[in-house]
Amino acid sequence: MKTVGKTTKERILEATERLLAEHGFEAVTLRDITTAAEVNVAAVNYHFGSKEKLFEEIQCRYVNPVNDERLRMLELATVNGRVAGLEEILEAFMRPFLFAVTRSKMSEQLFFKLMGRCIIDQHGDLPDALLPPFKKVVESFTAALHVAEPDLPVETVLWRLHYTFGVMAHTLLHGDALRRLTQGACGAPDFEVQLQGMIDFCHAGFHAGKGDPK
Amino acid sequence: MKTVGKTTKERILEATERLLAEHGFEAVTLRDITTAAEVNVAAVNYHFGSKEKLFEEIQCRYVNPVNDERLRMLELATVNGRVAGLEEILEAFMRPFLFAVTRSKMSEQLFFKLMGRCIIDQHGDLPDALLPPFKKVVESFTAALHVAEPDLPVETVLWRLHYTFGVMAHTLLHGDALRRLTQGACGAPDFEVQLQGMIDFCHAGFHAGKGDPK
DNA sequence: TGCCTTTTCAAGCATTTGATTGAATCATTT
DNA sequence: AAATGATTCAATCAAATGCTTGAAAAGGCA
Repeated sequence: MKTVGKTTKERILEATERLLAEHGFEAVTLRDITTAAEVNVAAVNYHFGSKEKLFEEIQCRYVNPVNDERLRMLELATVNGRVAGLEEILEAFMRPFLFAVTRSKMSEQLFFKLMGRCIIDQHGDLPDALLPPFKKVVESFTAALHVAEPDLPVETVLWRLHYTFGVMAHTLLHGDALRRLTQGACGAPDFEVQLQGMIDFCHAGFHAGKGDPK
Repeated sequence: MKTVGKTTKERILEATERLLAEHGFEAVTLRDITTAAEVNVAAVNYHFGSKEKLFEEIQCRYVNPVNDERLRMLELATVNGRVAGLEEILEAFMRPFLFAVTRSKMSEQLFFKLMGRCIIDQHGDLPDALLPPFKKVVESFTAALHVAEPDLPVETVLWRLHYTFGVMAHTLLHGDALRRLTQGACGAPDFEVQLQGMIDFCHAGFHAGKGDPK
């Protein structure tokens, strides 16, 4: 049982990812996991040490790559001292989620929910391995935004980045709820289109106050 | 013990509101509540029937008034067939939270967190007493927005209202986290100012695509 | 094959969970 | 005061929780 079938560890990871996406970090129990993964109850503790460490591993597995890719894209946009445009910066902030989905074997929909959970359930209480990269992202993007929009006070930049976070997190986690609520009136979600919609909204939002946009 | 001191029921409600705001709907246990409220474990079931019913009562207590006030403000803005402006509509959508805070004895900060929890923890799984009013709000505001911005496809209006939801929910729930993360760099939050900041951002966001806002 | 390590498993552990019980206490009315 | 109904309380329940155990099974290598 080496190449054929899936490792116990893999089975646990995949089941947990799905359960976390569907029900959130507070609601998933050890037995939910082992039942879904069809492994013994002891397997989680044997392979990961504890339930919490398993959760941390899943978060690191996907959130850190997203933050890395954000910084990479931002750096690419500001190479050689070039001033990155607002839209570029926002794209560097949001697109990495689209990129990271390929690392998992989940559906886009479920993966985005998992990312939304990571942002919202864990906000303000990030595991040690996630906090420093996250702070770096906030710092770098705040700085870049400040260069791109020198007229905006730093305070305003911070709040608007916060709003952007809200748009993104809510869409990741509850994008499907809108479709359910409106009974499909807001159509099939091409995620590329969805991303552009969020960027457009936040881009315009960042320019608020710069004369009547009408 | 009628007029002096607080009823057991009140003590439970107040403790639960605070705990829900701080830790979310999934994390608060019956014993957390009865310990904080300094009442017997059986009191919750005696006065509310069950833990879940207590949670529902708290949600109805505050969320329904907010939705009512939203509809009232929207109606006021469209009285006699007048076309409400985008900004008015957004204000009718968001200001009611500021209004509802007076109903509770919590601090603004804590009350907003509670509202954020109601939106985010419970999204997509609202209790029966909350779903119909909520649907009415989404319908009415979508309709009003469509009148205010007839150029925008309904699909776009729905998504941008969804984004607005995200901005609001994230700020209600995690507005304090931003202050913590930036070590106070984004200043003391006058909530009136905060509200205007969100309205400005979303207002501009709704106008995205209407020519370069620069 | 025999030996050793790694992995799996059923059973069980202590604790916590939401909820219930019946007796005791309190409040109100007669 | 007596009677009645509402409330509080300690004790307890069954179920669920995260985690551990020691033995069995599987895998790797001489």
